[in-house]
Amino acid sequence: MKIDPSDLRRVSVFKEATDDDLSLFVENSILRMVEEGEFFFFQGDPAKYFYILVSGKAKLLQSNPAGQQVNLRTINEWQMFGALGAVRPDAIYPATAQALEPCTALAIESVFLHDALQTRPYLNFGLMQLMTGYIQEMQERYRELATERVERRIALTVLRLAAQIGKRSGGEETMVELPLSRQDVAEASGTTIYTVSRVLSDWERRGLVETGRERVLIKNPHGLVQISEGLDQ
Amino acid sequence: MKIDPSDLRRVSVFKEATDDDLSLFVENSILRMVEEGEFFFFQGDPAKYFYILVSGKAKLLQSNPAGQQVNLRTINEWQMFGALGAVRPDAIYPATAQALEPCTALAIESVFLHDALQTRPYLNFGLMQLMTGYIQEMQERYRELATERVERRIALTVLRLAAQIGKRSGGEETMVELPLSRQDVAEASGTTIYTVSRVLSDWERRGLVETGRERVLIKNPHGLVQISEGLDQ
DNA sequence: CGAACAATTGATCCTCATCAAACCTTGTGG
DNA sequence: CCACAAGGTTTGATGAGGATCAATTGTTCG
Repeated sequence: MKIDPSDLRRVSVFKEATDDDLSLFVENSILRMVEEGEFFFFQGDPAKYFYILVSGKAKLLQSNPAGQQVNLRTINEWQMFGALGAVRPDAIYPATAQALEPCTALAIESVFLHDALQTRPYLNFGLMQLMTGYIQEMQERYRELATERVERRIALTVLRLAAQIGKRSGGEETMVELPLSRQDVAEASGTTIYTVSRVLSDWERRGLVETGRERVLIKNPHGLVQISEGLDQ
Repeated sequence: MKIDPSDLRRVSVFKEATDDDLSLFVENSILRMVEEGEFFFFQGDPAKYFYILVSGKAKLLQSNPAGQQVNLRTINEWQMFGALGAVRPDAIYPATAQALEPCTALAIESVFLHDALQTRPYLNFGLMQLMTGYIQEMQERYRELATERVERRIALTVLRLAAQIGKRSGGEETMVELPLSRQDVAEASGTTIYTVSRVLSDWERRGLVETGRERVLIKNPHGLVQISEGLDQ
């Protein structure tokens, strides 16, 4: 499999890159395949590479000392991850990256990006925009976890995941398909698989979603938005 | 009151700035005084200025639609805040900034920083380091909120706040003084004033802290670390 | 001294985690 | 192609951890 450098322009940070720059990045990359459930890197490892997901879906997660996990971010095609290491040369990954499906990704040395940042202002801005986005998302999710009830949090989480990795499904409807297990949703919303299962079953009874093994199909996004805002019932 | 430009070097982003740059920033700044409890800006306002706190302490908070608040960050002297607006010209503040004590701060137009970033690589790196720090802190706090019990979370919060805004107190001891109400601690740890009060009273009985009105004195930081790691009892 | 506000403490209740057991789906090997 | 294993999902029963409420006490400041 060969990567066309111009494909890299689908990565937000490279939107305004020159053709030469794109080629340079591709030439300095390694293509890595990762099986479903396997890992790109672990929390605590030296952040030697950053990645650009070419195909598949992945998640960033963090574990506490007892081994409980939370999902910090879900990664779709043409998104960068593991790039915080480009800022400090001695950085370690603050999270673990795991494939949700069979994945292929470009791995590029962090120092390469670090050096490129010195001479290419557009990269700085792109990376900062990405970072401000993460900061805002994490702040929102933190507030939600601190102040909202589970059902709302699950609704907010499912809607967010739909926007990030959802596949439009079934005709011109606004139905969105998510390849996520109850476990994944629980880790992303800060609850347990039992509660996620109960809530999804309830939503299914009300015709909002359709569920299956490692699958959630959103049939009525607007209904979920109402739940997330506490406007239902 | 007059600001000596070289004082700005205490701001992490300006650590490696030239004297000329520092003077330029000071010349383009306005000195704002904000009374205790008053606000620098509100969540949702256009992010026209960013701030450098010169004296006092402040906090960044976010409210949900019902008005419940969470504390996102606590700000000490010579820290920047409200700077996310420098990345996107049309940004709005994602959080509200409120003074915990009487404060003075330099207000500088976001576009000024935005323009300066174009020509001064050291600013880009400084700002990115700051941002990666926030991202990592928010990720950690999110995980803690999702997986840890209240007492541990309060211990982690108090220790973090001590590192960020604590004043060393009482001789050469490792005692640290925090000018925070139960409300502040509750908002920072995602719980209620009642629970914070109960936990602090318990710690006081055990000789770990001393409490007062809008005041927490940490007498035994190591004991709190043990609690935060679940090693007590 | 009194008003305003912060903190404490007890009683109660509710949401959600936990546990256990059964059920369903998918893939594999005989 | 069926049977079975493995692992995901559902559902009920139970209980605990904290939130909530209410009343009191303590502190600060005009």
